[in-house]
Amino acid sequence: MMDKTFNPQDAETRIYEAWEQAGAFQPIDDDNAEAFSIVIPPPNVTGRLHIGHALNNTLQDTLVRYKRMLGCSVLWQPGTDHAGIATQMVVERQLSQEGNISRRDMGRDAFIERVWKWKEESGGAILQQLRRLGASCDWSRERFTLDEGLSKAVLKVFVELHEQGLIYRDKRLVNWDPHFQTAISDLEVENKETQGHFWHFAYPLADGSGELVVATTRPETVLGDCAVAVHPDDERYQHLIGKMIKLPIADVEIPVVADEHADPEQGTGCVKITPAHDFNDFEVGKRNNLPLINILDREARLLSEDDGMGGLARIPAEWRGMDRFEARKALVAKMEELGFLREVEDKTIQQPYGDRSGVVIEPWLTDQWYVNAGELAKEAIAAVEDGRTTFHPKTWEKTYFEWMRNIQPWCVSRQLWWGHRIPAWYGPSYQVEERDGERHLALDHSSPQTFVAESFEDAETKARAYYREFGLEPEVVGEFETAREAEEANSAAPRAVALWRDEDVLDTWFSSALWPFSTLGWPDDTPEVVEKFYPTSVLITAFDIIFFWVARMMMQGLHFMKEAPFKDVYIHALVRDEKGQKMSKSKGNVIDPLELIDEYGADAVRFTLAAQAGQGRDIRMSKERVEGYRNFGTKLWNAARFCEMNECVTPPDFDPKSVTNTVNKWILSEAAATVKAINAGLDGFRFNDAAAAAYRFTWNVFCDWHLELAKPLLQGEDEAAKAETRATTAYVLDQALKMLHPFMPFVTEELWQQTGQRDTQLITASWPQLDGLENADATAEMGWLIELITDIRRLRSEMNVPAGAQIPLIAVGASAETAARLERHQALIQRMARLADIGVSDTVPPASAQTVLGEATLALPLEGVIDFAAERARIEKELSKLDGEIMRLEKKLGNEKFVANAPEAVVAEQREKLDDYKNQKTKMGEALERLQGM
RNA sequence: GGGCGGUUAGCUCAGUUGGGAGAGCAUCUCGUUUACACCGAGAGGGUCGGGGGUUCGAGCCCCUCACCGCCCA
Repeated sequence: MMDKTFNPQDAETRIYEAWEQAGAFQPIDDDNAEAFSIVIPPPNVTGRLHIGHALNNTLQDTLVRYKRMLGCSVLWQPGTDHAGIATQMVVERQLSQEGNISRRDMGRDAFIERVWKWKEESGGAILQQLRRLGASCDWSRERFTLDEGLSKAVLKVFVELHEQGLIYRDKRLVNWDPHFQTAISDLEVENKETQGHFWHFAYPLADGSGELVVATTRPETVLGDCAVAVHPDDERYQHLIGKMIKLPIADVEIPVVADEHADPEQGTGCVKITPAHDFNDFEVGKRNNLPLINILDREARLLSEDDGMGGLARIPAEWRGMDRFEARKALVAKMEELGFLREVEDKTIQQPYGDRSGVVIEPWLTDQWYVNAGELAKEAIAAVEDGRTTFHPKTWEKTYFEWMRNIQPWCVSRQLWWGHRIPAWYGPSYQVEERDGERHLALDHSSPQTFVAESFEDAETKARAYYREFGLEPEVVGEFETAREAEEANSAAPRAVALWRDEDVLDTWFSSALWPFSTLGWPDDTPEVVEKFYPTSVLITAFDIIFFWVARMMMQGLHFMKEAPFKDVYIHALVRDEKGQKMSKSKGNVIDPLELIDEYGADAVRFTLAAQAGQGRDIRMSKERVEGYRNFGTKLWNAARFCEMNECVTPPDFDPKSVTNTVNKWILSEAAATVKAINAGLDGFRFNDAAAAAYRFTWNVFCDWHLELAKPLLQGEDEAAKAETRATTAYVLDQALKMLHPFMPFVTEELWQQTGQRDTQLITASWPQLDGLENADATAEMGWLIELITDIRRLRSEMNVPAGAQIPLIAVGASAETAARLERHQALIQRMARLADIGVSDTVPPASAQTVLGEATLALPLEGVIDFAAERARIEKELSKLDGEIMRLEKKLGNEKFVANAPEAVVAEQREKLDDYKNQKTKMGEALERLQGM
């Protein structure tokens, strides 16, 4: 005897291990099997499973299990990414908690060793957590972005893009995070509304002829001003264009320039231009040939050392090294003291913050490596335009296009240690000098020569070739960590050339962009694996990662593999709390999926997520909902328990097409229709539709009706009917387990094992194929039966007939077919409607409650029980409803234009309905008449 | 300021070529009939945000307004 409920805690681990041991997660080795592959969006190696991961992976697993059962050779490729900043943060925090020395004191090699140690010990915990969810990834192929193979792919891609001119070094403004002291992507910058000020400063004209007033939200940048701009059409300031201004404090002269960036409506219409500290001003500076004057160091303090750009001289000696926010106060105070402060306005400003560090981001001028994303984007845009890749829902393509068409150069270097070190080496350049009429060659370390190569050996070869051009064969030594070390080595050995390696690492997303093919082994490994599983079938991810990841995979995949990395991209929603708030630690409204799994089981959590995964909407998560789907699992469990108690088993030679009993034909037909609906749902990424179809079939069709209808057959005397019903019921239960498996893998697998001798686990069993079992006749007859039973139950309830009372039913005006159906299903009807007897008559017995089903009037004689007034009121209400419907339809059908324009089928349907309502109205009218005076 | 999405039953949401408004939860009534009270039977509840238009016909298509949310500047 089975337990009364499923116990997830006991079963889940056991079942999961059994699947893994059986090798069920690995693709089947069959060349005829269609390949189906998904790469997991690699979670950060520092990550912990949150509800968004749970949704994302539930959907992937659902699809993967479905395709696996369909017989595809399925690869779900798992792994993690190295999460440059996040991981470095974790380990640095650990170091400081342990009271250890900082990363910089520790040195690069020791620190990286320490991070690897952390990774081995506690990295990738999220992958263990995914197992709790039931994720059927092929763990034997797990990858990490810093793996040897993936690193090799990164090197190859970097070097090739460099050779093609698509990666280059440039000096531009970047988003600089002064806390981590690295460049970050503009996608990692969060703009937040902040209460700030608008300071109005007067700038005197150099010729003493007056002043103009500029306003700024960042007064400290005054020291870096290189011009004041006015709009070229602004008549107020025409006479100022070309004049010089004496910049207060910095004590330099800067010009007034004409540039359209100046907005005549904004403030005074004069705007200060600080090209080295503002993205817009940088562009203005380029247009007007302004110098770039930097005033901040890497920690966002006012310069204390000369950076070669001339900013230091502008900074008063006592301010050098001052923090940027202190500098702001100091500057404002000084301007006020000098009499240049005209006004302070409160102003709401958009302030950029680093999403990891939380500090204000500083636009800062640095040398960085850039990918020419604009070039790579062309093909990535085309691939979506021409449908090689399709987004679901399609509306996300707009977002993709919008970003792709306005894409900026992608800064890929990061001033971190944890990551793929940039494969670029530098050596001194040779400068040819003409001196005393002779050619002299000199080593120049300040403008080094760059050698990009996959290895130091290759870089060395390139270096030799470079120096050979000058007719020299110096000894090349290296690789040094920094330019300074190399220069020292060089001066110690003047005949040698020392190379040093770029200190920076690549943006983590640079390696993530290669994920769909680097994980498959590219550029090495077995080509058949790459060919079989690339391009991948579908990518499932959340919208907030379209720019970061999807777009970049498209670019790199198309460039290096010549094919888009996935045919379909399914974008799912964000999971919010039950009030619709975004979950966050600071709000304390985070729902931990692991706690939910502990409490309700993984199946319930998965089903909740899948059932709510409607396209284009956020999901609200609440415990009540999970509980409801846990109950659904219990319902299924008890249906199986019922089958066990009634000895339902499917004989080996059972042929569902051969069943004869209407009840059995019907449930098979319903099952077949459900499989179709689930297929359509999953094929179209409508997970909620698929889940709803499976849910409804299991609970509202199989349990509510089939099992109840089967009871009299299973407990009756007709041995043939009993055997057929047992076989059919067991068979349909099996189909239900299969249909539900992608959504609820654990409970279905457990039931599969407990309810029969199986030659395979459910995870690798075949997906239901029930074509040909649809049966319109059985559907019609059972539809009638269900309506009949429901009608009688409603009458009983409305007439307050005691639940236990057995009363007779008289059918009046029944057709031969109805009479035959009544007789055929008499036992069923009596049992389910709690009837004493069923009779057919020409006349309605007195004191009956009545209703109409088709051509027949159903009468329940309720002598002594019936409340005539209540029954009359009930029928009158029915009649008025019918009148409403009839009026509506008559009006519609009376409209010539409708009859002329609407499709024939629609018109015919309306006529049928009208006839039906009229018939009901007649019958109900007669019923009412019979009650008059009683 | 630009773009995208949303507004349907008390709550959360489905509603795919425009043709009788649905589900789950909640509420109310009844019920322990040997699968299941994590259950069963039944009921109530919506001018589909407002306005206008197209159409024989609009929750669905178009315009407009209001409110909410997200992304980008």
